[in-house]
Amino acid sequence: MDERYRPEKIEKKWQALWDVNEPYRAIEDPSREKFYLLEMFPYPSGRIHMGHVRNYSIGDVVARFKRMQGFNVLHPMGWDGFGLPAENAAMDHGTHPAPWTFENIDSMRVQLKRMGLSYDWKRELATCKPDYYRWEQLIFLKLFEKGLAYKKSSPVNWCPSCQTVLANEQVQNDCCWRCSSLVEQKELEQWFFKTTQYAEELLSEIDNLKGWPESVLTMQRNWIGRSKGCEVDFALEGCDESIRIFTTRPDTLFGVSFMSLAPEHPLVNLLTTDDQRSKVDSFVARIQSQDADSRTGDELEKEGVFTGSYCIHPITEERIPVFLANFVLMDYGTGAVMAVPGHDQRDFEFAKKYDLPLKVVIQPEGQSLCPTSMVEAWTGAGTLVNSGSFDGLTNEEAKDSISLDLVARGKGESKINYRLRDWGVSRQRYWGTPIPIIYCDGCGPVSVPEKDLPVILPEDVTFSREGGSPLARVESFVNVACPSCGKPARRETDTFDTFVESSWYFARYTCPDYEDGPLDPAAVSYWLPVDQYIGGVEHAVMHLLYARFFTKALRDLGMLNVDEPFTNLLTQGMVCKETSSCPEHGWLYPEEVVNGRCSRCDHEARTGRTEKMSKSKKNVVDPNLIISTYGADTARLFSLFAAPPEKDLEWNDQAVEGSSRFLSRVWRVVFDNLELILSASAPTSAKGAAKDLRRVTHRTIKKVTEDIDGRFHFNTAIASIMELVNAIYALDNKAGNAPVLREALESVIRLLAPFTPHFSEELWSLLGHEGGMEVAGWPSWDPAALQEDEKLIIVQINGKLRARLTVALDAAQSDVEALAMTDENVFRNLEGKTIRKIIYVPGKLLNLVVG
RNA sequence: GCCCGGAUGGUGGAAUUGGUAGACACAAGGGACUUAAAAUCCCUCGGCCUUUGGCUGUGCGGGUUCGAUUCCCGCUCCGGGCACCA
Repeated sequence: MDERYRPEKIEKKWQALWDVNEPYRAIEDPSREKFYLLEMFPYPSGRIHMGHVRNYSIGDVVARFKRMQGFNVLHPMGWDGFGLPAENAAMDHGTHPAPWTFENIDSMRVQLKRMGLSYDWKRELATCKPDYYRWEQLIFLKLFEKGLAYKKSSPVNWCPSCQTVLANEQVQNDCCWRCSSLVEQKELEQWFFKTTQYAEELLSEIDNLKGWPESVLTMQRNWIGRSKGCEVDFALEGCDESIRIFTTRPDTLFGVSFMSLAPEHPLVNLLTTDDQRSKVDSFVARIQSQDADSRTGDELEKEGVFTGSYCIHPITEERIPVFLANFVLMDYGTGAVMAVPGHDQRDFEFAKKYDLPLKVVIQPEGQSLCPTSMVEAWTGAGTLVNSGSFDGLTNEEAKDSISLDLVARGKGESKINYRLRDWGVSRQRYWGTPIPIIYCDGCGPVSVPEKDLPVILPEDVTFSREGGSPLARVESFVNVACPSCGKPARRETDTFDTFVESSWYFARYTCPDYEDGPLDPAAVSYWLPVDQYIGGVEHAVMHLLYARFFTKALRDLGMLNVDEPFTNLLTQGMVCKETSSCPEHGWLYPEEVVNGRCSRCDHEARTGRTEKMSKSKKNVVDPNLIISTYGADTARLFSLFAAPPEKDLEWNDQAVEGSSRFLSRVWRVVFDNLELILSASAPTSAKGAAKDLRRVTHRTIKKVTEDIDGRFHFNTAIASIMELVNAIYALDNKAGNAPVLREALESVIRLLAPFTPHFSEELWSLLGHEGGMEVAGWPSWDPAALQEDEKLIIVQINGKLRARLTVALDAAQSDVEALAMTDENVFRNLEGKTIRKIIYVPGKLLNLVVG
């Protein structure tokens, strides 16, 4: 045994053994209880970052812990291979996305292996390989057959100069990020998945996701946004048409003073009178040229235009002017809103701006609203007024009564609406899964026959800054015979949103080599659902909702037999660091800042906000540097010790040292006592200091077990192991207490195994054990050893700490009270006062209330 | 703007069910060992005061309670997500 802890030597040795022996291979075995542990897979950027180190260290602790507890653990890893950065690299450096991505995958795999993560590498998959995306294409065709995938027109951000579609992140202040031209909106025919078909189930199943953080469930509920309301028809004056609106507030029906329609509403043309036409046309044109971001963005100024037409109130038969308004969206409800300025803030602002009438129809209790003096809409509860026969009802009662009345008159119906929209999956990009559709002039959109799958992404493409879709320029790809009639036809040149790949990869991991379909029924039914999913909180809504949707859709296609993909979810916080920038060179990497100055031009570096570590802001710390300096075990230990997983972690270089020092400390105490330990027997009975150490050992086993299992508080688990090590150092007569010392040290090694696997394996084998940590198993605690000899009682007077008493285990309240009275400090604080009340928490606290 | 979080010493954090605020570390200061350095070990470490004790203190202002970092109401600032959702 080396006198000093040498991580580089130990880690290399064990990683080589794991490569050969494959101890983390997962094989289906119905006789054993399975545990499927999954971390969100990475985009292969080429280098791991601290967020990965944190995410995968957390996952590996749980995987190794569960394995030591005897579970059959599936712990896979793969690559979210498609995405925009590969195409940007192609344009910036002339490298092709495919080799760029695969080289990145190779170098990231090396980095992950250096961290000693216990993956079953035989199940590795990359979504950008045809053997993965061919099955995604098949799933798409099945969804298309079932009507769960369909096409419709939808706007995109368009850069007229680059001749290309821009992602939201590529639009900066309404301008293209590359050429700064003004971004336009362009309507394109795009593919959608019918997520709304599952809206009700996606919502109701949330109640069964007991293992998810409540905050994520709330965000999902709000995203789906079920609202109960009523659709109402307002007849148009002078023609047979009517406008159908959706409202969640039928109780305010008598307060309607105008109508607001989306500028895209199909009735706009019919409604516009000749004298208003020029105003309406210019308004519609202006609104439609706005990009989606600014139309839905911050503090949109409420604007509108009068169409010149009127409609008729369904009950009072009043004339109501019809406006177009920029804040009304065609996608939600019916694209038309009844405007009630007295009780809706947007309508209030609109009415003030255009000097439209305001009527109060709900009076809150204890207040009297006055239409002329109101400064904002009253959106709360109250009693109906000015509402004909409904006056006097509470507004909640009125919602039902007025709905029923409208239904009876044939002028409305109750309706559930969802905020959730269908998922647009078309992307005008090269580096993605080709959508397996062929367009034929005669037959329309035709599915690529299953036998012709996969539609392989051609590799002989050229990238240029001139833009346009590279795929559309590949004649050999685009031109194809129609599978239906055989005439010349054209392939779809859009590819899928990369969220599609990540919506089902967790299922493919159970059978990555299966060739008879997307999913092997036997493997899927053994492993799914994922027992524990771990990833960044930034995916709380979209990725997780899409994966839930896919699970339900695949179930209904008969490919899966679970309703939900992830039983338990842990959302880790982000790794943050302050940003630095130079007026000349922009964002600076930490190593480019020397003594507070830019290393290139000597300008003073500006320290910016603390933000999530990201390549674009350059506020990143390279984990490779930490691994090569201190070793993977230290890097892992530190990232887990620094903060509990769900919290954001602000990076601090200095603290890493302490984790490294701790491991050296453990190593040294084993080295110093090696002979003693090797010759020691199991502890039988212990007394005095030995008994105390034994109590600490078993208390630590209990604490670490409970902290890891379900609570995921690895920082406190590690802290308590540190306390045990401190107690071992403090044990005086080590030679005379060898059995207890041995038990304590072997517990430390086993408890550390999930955190620092190389370190623990090495020490465990040096202590003469064979078969490694999985054979050793997770230690259990002896309740008898936890037993204290005495207990500590806190004495308070009026809630303030006045004394600490150590009493016998069986001391009664009266004993504690009597002892407290003899305490000098208690006595002094009671002088001249009367005890009014005594509060006693058995075994913990005595509070004397005096006055 | 909407939704979801967060704020505790110089720093990261702990306090699991309303019951000792600051566990465990980092940094800093002091000491031991050493020719010296590294490594290691020991001590101090929220603030204030009249220091075997007292007051005060968990972003700010209120409240409930014998007792609040913890529960309730109202703010401020910071982080994340977003599709103005009628």
